[in-house]
Amino acid sequence: MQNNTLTRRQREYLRHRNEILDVALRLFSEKGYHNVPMQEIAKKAEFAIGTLYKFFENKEELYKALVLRLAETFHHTLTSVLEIPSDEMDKLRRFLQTKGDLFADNLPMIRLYFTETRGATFNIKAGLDTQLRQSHDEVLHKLAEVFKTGMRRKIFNSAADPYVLAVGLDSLSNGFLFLWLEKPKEHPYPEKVDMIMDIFFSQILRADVPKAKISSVEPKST
Amino acid sequence: MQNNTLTRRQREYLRHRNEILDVALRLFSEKGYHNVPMQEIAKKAEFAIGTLYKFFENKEELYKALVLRLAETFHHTLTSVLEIPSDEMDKLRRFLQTKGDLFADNLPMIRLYFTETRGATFNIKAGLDTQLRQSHDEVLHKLAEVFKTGMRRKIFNSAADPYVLAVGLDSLSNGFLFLWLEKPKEHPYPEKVDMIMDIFFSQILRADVPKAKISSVEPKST
Amino acid sequence: MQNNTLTRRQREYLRHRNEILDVALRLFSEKGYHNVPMQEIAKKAEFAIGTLYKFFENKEELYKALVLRLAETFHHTLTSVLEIPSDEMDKLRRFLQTKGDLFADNLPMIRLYFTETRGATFNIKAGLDTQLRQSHDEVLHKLAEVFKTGMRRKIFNSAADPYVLAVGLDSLSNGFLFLWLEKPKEHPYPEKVDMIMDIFFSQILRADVPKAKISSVEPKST
Amino acid sequence: MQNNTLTRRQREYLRHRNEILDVALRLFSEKGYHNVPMQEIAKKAEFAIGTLYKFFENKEELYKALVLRLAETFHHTLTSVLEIPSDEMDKLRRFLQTKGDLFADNLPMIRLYFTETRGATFNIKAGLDTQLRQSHDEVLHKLAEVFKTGMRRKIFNSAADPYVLAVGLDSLSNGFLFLWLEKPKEHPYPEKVDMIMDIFFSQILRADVPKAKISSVEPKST
DNA sequence: GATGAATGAGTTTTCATTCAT
DNA sequence: GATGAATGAAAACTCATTCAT
Repeated sequence: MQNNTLTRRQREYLRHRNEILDVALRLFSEKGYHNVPMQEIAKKAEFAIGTLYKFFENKEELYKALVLRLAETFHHTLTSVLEIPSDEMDKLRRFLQTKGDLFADNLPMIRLYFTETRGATFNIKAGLDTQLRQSHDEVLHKLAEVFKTGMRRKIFNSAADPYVLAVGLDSLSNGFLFLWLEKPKEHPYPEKVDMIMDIFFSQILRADVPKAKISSVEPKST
Repeated sequence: MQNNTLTRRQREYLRHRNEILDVALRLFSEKGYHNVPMQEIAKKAEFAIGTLYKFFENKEELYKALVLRLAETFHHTLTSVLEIPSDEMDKLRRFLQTKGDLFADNLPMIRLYFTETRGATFNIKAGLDTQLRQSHDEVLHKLAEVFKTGMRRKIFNSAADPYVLAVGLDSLSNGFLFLWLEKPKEHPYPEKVDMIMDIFFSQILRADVPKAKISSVEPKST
Repeated sequence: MQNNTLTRRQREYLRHRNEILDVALRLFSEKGYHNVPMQEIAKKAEFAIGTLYKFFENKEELYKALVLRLAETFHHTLTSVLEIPSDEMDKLRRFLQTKGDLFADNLPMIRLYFTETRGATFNIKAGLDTQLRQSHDEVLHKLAEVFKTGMRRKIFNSAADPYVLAVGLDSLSNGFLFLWLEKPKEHPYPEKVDMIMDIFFSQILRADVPKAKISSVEPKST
Repeated sequence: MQNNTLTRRQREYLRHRNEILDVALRLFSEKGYHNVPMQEIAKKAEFAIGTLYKFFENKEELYKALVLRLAETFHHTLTSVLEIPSDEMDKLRRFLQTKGDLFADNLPMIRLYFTETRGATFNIKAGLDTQLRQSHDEVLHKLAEVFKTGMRRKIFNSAADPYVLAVGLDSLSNGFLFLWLEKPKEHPYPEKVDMIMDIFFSQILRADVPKAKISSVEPKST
């Protein structure tokens, strides 16, 4: 065959496969996995039901393929952003902005991503959740890398675990993304990016903030 | 009978109802709503299937009752904590700690709570999500109240919207709670409470931190 | 005890039994046997479900008791009317009128009566249909008797089988009763009694009987 | 494919649909709608339960399809008979005979027809009863038309409302059809057709029409 | 006698999956 | 390869009946 190129057959195959995945994504994210019959996916994708089973062994495989494709998009986009060479602060800000863009562009996708990353509604067999978590974790590590470099470059205070900082920044942005979701007019995320940076950085940036008040801990009431 | 107390009948009724809810909670959080047949709940709760339908009109009502009971616990506990009179900083810290306790005590419950608050897997009809969101929002407002008082008392910098700060703190803690969930040994949440306070407060607390670097924004790439 | 009288207990018992039957009649005739749960009868009759089973061994027995009570009412009322001593023509006219009154007074009852006399929807076990048919047949024979007497008295032409004539008159009236049911304003049954007599009698009456007799209508007893 | 004909697929579809309807008719008329589980229809029709639901959305739709098919047969056959050009008296007699034939040919169908037209046992939703009534009413109007023409042609006395006469004749025949149903040996309906005509016509026919015409019977077309 | 909570067999309906065309 | 009619296991839900109080 053509070396390293796909035959027409193969290209068609992939196109069809992606068409099915697109329809499935939309439906799953709108109604949830269990509320979408294969019949509906087939009809909406304009394939016969039997054809779907040519592409995916069963409903769960279709689902897995879908979620993995999503994870890859997320992973790829966010990772790329962090690899664009620039100032650490810029990287982080751009990371936050890119998450916002991903949200805006892929709302259905997002719901699914979070549901399956966090939730327990659908017990994904065979470690799909593990794969997702891992993909997410890789992004976090990439983010931690930025903090680490920043510390080495003395931009950031090196007291804290970079990975923990990554988790903090990521979850802070999640909070405002969901706020955006719920109250889009009142709390547009793009405007919150600065806020997040504000909240996050004064402490981490080197400065002479009196720490006494902040960290005094009384015994926990369990 | 007992004045202003429940009759034995009523007490039995409530006990049975709660037994069913407990079993359902366990099963739903383990396997997800759609993967738990009513028959299984019935069997595990040691009631006949028909009896379940005496207590809850249908499966969805059972589910709603369950989630609402959970939401109430959350709402009540977190609200109470914020009402204990004390220093604003203490209130916030205690809030974070209490969330941790709730997580630890009600893990199955949590998964369900987050799945249904955030996710889209199971489209809850008739505004259950609205109720949940509202309940969550009330806690956030209560939290915002603390920030507001702190601002009035000049402890906190009053530049920011208190509600937004509440969202920020809450989501930051969520991030570390989930981290705890995933890597309990490496990242125990209780120890992260200080970290959260650290990250969160240097900026908000009045101080003479140079802000220039933080907030410089380049044009957003939409 | 009071001889030949019922004790209070017994009177109460019968009163309750009839209350249940009344409620059941209404519900069955409105919705049909299979669409009325025992629970509903119990609630509407203001008895506990268990109490119903004290009165009737099971749902079918309740149903049978009901239908038999109806049949008796029908049978008794129509038979009585035919026994009031008078002219044959008067008897027949009064029979037709009485059927109309029974219809007007007991519409739900009627539907049930006809359904179970004619229909096949609910396979009544143990010959309830036979009993009903028989009861109906007895009325028809009583009616036939009138024709027979009239023939003997030379008022009616004796060519035809009196029983067949009874069937004819009865079914003719049924037709107009149903017409009344469907179009009460346009086709009130009471006004159709003469019509029925008209249609029915010119042939059967001996040619020399004055037609005046046929159509003379006495004031209707509403 | 075959021009203006059905494809094999379509023909198979209709054949299967009719097979299901036939089985359902038999079972419903034998035991009544509520006493026939879908499973039984499926098994007797030699289809899987799911297949039934491909043809009919639910049990009630299956039932409706069935009753409507019956009503159409009735409507079509009786209407056709009344359109065969001939003497009014012949038309009416042939109408009565045809009803007898329909009864004889479709006894199970009949029971169902009458049960659901008249009874209240099964509360047919969404105007099936209205459709049935209307279909029946159309036949009655067609029959009334015959009376009207006969009046114009001075064969019938024009004193009465033709529609009312139609109702009368129809219900009279119903009475004898049911008599036949109950006592087939003693009271065969075909022999009653003359009786019905006898009863019905002496009054309606103008006095000067030779009575001979009334009872002359041509050979029945079975 | 009266009660009504509890029962569970039986019903309708859905939907993932197969396979002959 | 593609099709979609057919399958039937499994789920939600109903309701006649029982029985401990």
